[in-house]
Amino acid sequence: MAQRKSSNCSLHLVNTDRNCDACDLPKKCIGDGLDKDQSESISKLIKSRGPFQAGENIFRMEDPFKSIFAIQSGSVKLESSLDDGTPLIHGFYFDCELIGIEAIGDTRYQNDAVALETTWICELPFDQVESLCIEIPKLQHEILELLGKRIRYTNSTIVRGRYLSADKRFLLFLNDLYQRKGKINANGDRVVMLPMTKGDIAIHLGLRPESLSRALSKLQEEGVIRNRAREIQILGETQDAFSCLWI
Amino acid sequence: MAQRKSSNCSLHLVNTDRNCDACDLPKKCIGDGLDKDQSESISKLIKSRGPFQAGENIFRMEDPFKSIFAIQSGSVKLESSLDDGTPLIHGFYFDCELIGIEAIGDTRYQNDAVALETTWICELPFDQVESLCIEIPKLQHEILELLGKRIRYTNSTIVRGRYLSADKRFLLFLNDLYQRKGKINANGDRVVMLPMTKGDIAIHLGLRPESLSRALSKLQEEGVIRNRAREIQILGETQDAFSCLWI
DNA sequence: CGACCTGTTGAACTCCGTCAAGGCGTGTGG
DNA sequence: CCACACGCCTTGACGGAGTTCAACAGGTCG
Repeated sequence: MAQRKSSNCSLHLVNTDRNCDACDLPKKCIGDGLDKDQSESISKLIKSRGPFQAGENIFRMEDPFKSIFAIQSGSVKLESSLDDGTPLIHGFYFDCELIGIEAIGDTRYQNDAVALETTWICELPFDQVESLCIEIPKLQHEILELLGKRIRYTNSTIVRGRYLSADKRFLLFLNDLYQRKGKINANGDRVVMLPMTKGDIAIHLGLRPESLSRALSKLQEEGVIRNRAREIQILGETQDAFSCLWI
Repeated sequence: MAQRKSSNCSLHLVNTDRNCDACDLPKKCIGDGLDKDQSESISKLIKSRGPFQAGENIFRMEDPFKSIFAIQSGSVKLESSLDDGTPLIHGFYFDCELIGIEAIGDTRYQNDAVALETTWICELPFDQVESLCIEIPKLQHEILELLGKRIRYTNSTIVRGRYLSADKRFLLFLNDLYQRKGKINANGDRVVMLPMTKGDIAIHLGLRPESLSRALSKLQEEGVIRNRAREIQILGETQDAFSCLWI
């Protein structure tokens, strides 16, 4: 499970530090491993924002891109829509992850960022981050790394998921979610809490809500998961549940 | 059509400079708009590689990530495979576009880069690019912009494409290809040459070759395209062909 | 020439989307 | 407190788009 003393809790790191909720120093979300002066330079840039209530926008598509945002606590979905209004959900992001980076190099954000629950955010004005990168090569490297990770993340989820059936697609999603957000509860069960609706998950996976619902029922019948309202429990050995993904 | 005097021919720019084949200065692919000294600094990093023949690898998944590559001429596909061997094609890249950037921040490349025809490449050792970014903030900005564009490109093609039928998915692909590589031939026809097989296109679109073939036949019947062996001709007004994508 | 690769076409099947109905939990108002 | 509405999820039946399997056409290259 999560290594609580992980030295890095940046986006999509598998063993993210779950203590981040409690971490008073936002620097842990970015710029970790820097010396004191450098960390302070970053801290000076940060503007704390929140709380955002469920359904509130952190930024909108139309907004000019100025900042990237580190989620301090809570969870966020990035959504947009096709020209005919069909909703798209590009991803779900949790504490110690960065959003807004997909707009880097553009004038506007590409999607709406909507809080899924009460959420606190750190705003990082990107032009200042860029300037600081010149002074702190390590920070430049970290930002480049984050962007690279985001590209790879899309490739390993969306691109890969296209070739999978509905239930495997969900398992791929669940596997990722478990790595980032999974917990072992009081009974020793491996569970993932879902701050988003199943409808949102369906959209994100490119499925209809009915199709996802059927996939979940099927996986429950097969004894792979237990499908609760806002929680998925992973039955058997974790590697069993996800084994079909790595045949 | 292509603006031949375009000041920028970096990845996914809509009006890419088609003269790049003939451009003797690789700097046009990256670091454009820099002063003479800065351009020279970049030129010093570049190692020219090639020619790669069709089917030859420019890099492989297992290779340690050291460099990004600018395509000087020719075309390249990025491919990997699922654990069961199912092939995935992440994209096709042409002259003046960058490959390998999806590995930034990782130790290895994420996919194989395979030449589709005789191809010349400029290799840019990435640690040196990173160092140079510290000295040339404009270059840092350009690299960040390129990475951001790559994320957005995936969102606007793969993610969007998931919600489209086979024929519309192909039209979305064709529209992109026409922007990047389209030409008007001697007869005044709008055509796109295809360096890749239709099988490769199908894989890239998440379809079976048979399904793509049927979609192409259907689009030809409807008078939208003319489906040739290694060339697609766009019939009617260009906006007609692609209008269904922007309803 | 025949082997091979690529692309096309046909027929049967499968999975997911669509439409429709209903269940469940929550919140609101009488 | 119950009635009701509402959002979210589930289930069923049906249809359609894409897959699968198979056969074959056309081009290229030995």
